[in-house]
Amino acid sequence: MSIKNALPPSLKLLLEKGAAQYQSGISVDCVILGFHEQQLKILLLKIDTVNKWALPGGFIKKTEPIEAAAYRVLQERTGVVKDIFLQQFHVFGAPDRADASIHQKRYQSFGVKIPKDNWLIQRFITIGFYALVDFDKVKAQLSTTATDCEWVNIEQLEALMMDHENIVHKALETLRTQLAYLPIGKNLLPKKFTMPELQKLYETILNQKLDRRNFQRKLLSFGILNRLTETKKGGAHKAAYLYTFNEKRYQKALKEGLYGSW
Amino acid sequence: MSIKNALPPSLKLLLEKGAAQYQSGISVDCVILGFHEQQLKILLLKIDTVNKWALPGGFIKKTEPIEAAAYRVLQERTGVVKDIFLQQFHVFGAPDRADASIHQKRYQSFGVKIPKDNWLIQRFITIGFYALVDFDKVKAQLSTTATDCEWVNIEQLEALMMDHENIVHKALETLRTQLAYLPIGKNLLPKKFTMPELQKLYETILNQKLDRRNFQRKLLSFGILNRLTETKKGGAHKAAYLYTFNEKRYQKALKEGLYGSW
DNA sequence: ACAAAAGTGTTACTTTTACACCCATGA
DNA sequence: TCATGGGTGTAAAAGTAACACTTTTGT
Repeated sequence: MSIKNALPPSLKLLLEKGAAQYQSGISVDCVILGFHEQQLKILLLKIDTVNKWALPGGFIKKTEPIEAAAYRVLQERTGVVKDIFLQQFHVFGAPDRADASIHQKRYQSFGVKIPKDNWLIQRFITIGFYALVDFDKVKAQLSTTATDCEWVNIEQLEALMMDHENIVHKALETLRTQLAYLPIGKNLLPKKFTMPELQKLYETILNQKLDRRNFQRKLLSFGILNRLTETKKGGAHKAAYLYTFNEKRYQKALKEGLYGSW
Repeated sequence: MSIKNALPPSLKLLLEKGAAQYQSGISVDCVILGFHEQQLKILLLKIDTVNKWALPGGFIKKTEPIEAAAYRVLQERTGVVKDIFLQQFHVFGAPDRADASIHQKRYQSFGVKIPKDNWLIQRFITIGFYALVDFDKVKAQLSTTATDCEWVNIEQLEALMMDHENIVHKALETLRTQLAYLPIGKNLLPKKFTMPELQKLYETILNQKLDRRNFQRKLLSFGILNRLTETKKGGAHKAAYLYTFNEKRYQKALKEGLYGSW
């Protein structure tokens, strides 16, 4: 037999007080996206008991708005508090989507068996949120149920827990169809960025090459960018101009949608 | 004192067995849309105890997919089984959105007081679905909690219960932004329809006039319509050609989105 | 015969696409 | 000095917008 550690207080509380504290049978899961080294990344937790990756998720307190629950999950995992774009995108409610054995394994690793009538052992409907955050601002934080918290390249998703792969795909699909209305530039990039960086972001999300000249013309035509006099030094070649978003115009333009073909 | 009728069995069951049968604290509400006499209509229930209109809604059985619950609600209210477009669009989860007094009034009208610890008296998070149905196929059906079930002109919404007005507006907003991907023609119109009818539908949803010639050219260019040799007689003037959708091409075109400006 | 709605084509304008050369920087 | 990526403009093509007259039908 393996040596069991004591059950952490937070897990004990969840088991005993969860039903009183949280809405029953409903959770939130967050698809947290960042952009780094020309790649879209997703923040995932490694669940050692099942040896799979999972989306950061949590429960909804009885008096808490659902957005607040998602925001809480996001903060706990990333430490980021500002410039977050967070939006619900779909509810996942297949009757068999929850897998109680995952909870069981977690508690078993501390020598505890969850009673069958405990609130954790039931169907859970989850509300999917996606978040766009500045990669550089994130300090990934472990949760009590995870052994690792990492940015994973979106192209290289390994085995995810339960239906989380499905949730990720739905998030990306939503991201693509809503692109024209989303502040991806502002939230996925640092404050100052270059035109090529912005283009790479769009290319990555759309998964296609774009013409540099046409891309620049279109973006500038929206009138949402300020070109700075500074340039980005340190690149191996000609220095690119830095830009910032014109906040007011950006928000206004997004309401209409950044139309046109990419 | 008013004379009380006996509590209907369905309401008694809901109170006593609801907690065992349904997911706790979660519901579905349906924004059911139809098109008639050049107007977008929404199917609403009149709740006499509060004298307000309400969206048809229901609970989710413990082993039922959430879409099935919405579909069940839709069928119970409309009798329609075929050619339905039904899709979730948003979750409404403000902690104070549910109003237990509405249930209380309903049961009070039968002389019954709901105990404070009953499952009905709690926060409810609701999943909003919208449905596009053929107005002519619908036979509006009363529910046990309503005294009237009617198509209401979308422009003339009166006082709605709880946050239902908000839900309707969010549905319409979603309808507009997703227009290019939605089979509004197929699901909101009868099988055979005229070009002016289709145009009126788009004009109504977009809330703007469109040029007849440009509209026709664009729609035909998608290659999703079959013109029939029949014409629509009985109109007071020149008979319009009837069209049907080319199912295969329509579905395929929708995946790409019916692009272009209207 | 007239009023009302349906059918149809062309032109100007706007947007999108395609494409090539020079420039700055670090190695 | 050279390799690499960044900056810039123009012309052809496609798509969109604007617009008027004729035809059919019922009254």
